[in-house]
Amino acid sequence: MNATADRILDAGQELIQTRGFSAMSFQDIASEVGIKKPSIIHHFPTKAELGVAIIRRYRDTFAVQLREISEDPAKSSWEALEFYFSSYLFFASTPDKVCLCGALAGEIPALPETMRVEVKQFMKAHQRWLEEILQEGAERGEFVFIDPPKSLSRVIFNSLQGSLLVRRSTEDVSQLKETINAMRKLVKSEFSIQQIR
Amino acid sequence: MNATADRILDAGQELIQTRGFSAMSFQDIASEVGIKKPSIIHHFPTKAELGVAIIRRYRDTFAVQLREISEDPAKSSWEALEFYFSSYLFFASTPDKVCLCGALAGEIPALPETMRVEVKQFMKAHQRWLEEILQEGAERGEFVFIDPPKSLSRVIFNSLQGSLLVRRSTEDVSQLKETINAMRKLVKSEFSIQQIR
DNA sequence: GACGAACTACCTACCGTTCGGTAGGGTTCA
DNA sequence: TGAACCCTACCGAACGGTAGGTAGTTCGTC
Repeated sequence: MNATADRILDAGQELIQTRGFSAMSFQDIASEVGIKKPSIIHHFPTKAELGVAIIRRYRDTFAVQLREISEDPAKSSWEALEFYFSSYLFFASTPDKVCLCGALAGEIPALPETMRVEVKQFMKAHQRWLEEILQEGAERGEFVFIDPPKSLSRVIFNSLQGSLLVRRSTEDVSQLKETINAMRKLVKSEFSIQQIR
Repeated sequence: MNATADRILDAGQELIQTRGFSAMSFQDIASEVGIKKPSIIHHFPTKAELGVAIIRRYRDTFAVQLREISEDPAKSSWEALEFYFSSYLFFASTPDKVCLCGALAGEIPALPETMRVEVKQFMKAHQRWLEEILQEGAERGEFVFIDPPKSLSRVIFNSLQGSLLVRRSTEDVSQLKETINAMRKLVKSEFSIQQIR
């Protein structure tokens, strides 16, 4: 993977995150990178292959970060969870960035099958990672919750993704922070008990 | 608004909810309705105007339902909230239907400004409606929560929207139900207290 | 009741543009 | 010398949208 190919992926990812896959064209990317359209196709023969490459790089980068966190024995489960939240807060600090796979979720049926597989794997991976963190945190006594970790992990993931997407329309940055607070409450119900009484 | 125009809106809405606005063409709608492309344009001169008409009809239909519920003095706040949840559960009962505005959220920057305004109003309206239900329920003692109703209403709306979108990729219907359960817990924290102890 | 004006609904044919993608040639560099 | 890279020039198809015209209905006026 050379420098130009990386810049193509960068520009493509940016365009998917802002405009969506269908509304993004080879020409858009070429203009952004400063090369001609056929040069894009030289690196990525079809739009579907380009899409897959963009998702896969995004997914792998994220996966490495998640693994580093969860394999660090010094890190508490709380710290791991807060790290995960922080990656969403980064998006919220930009004007209209959303998670790549969240952006693609709106047009799933229009995507090539190969891309759908990648998106699905991304979401499954994140939910599974969250599930492990929750499971571990519960065993350590850091978290207190009733539902199966699997269920709670999905709720957290879905809520974060939804908040990112909605925020872009309502132009209200605080929405994501509120959702994160609510998720903190869900994984540690004791906290809310102290608040109520 | 005549019958053909309505069928155009029906087909257009369906296509946005499945493929997205950018990936939907006049030709797609024409084929679905059984008329020719220029006839679509006869009713809706530009794609942007068609998009606005689709969102506005969707928004207004929803608004009427919400108003009916909240203005019925016999309905408890719980019933109103459950009614709102049920409209999302309907989506989940279909293979890949999502909320129209949720589908559009992924491609907001690519939409014409006139459509963006409509999407934003939809989301604001839903959050405001939820806020009123929460406020009322809290005053009646039906709900018990700490955060401002405004914050909680956004969390609920965002989480529901996110769950609808993610569900389509993971092909797992139960995800929305889990989110709804989590939201029930958030509006009535007492419930979780009894469960824990 | 008859008739023409005006209007709605829909059509065929076509506009310029952009789409994803192809063919083939020139340059760089190991 | 040959592979990697990027280019110009092009393709057929599809895009949003326009032009011009044809049925059929409505409606005011004689």
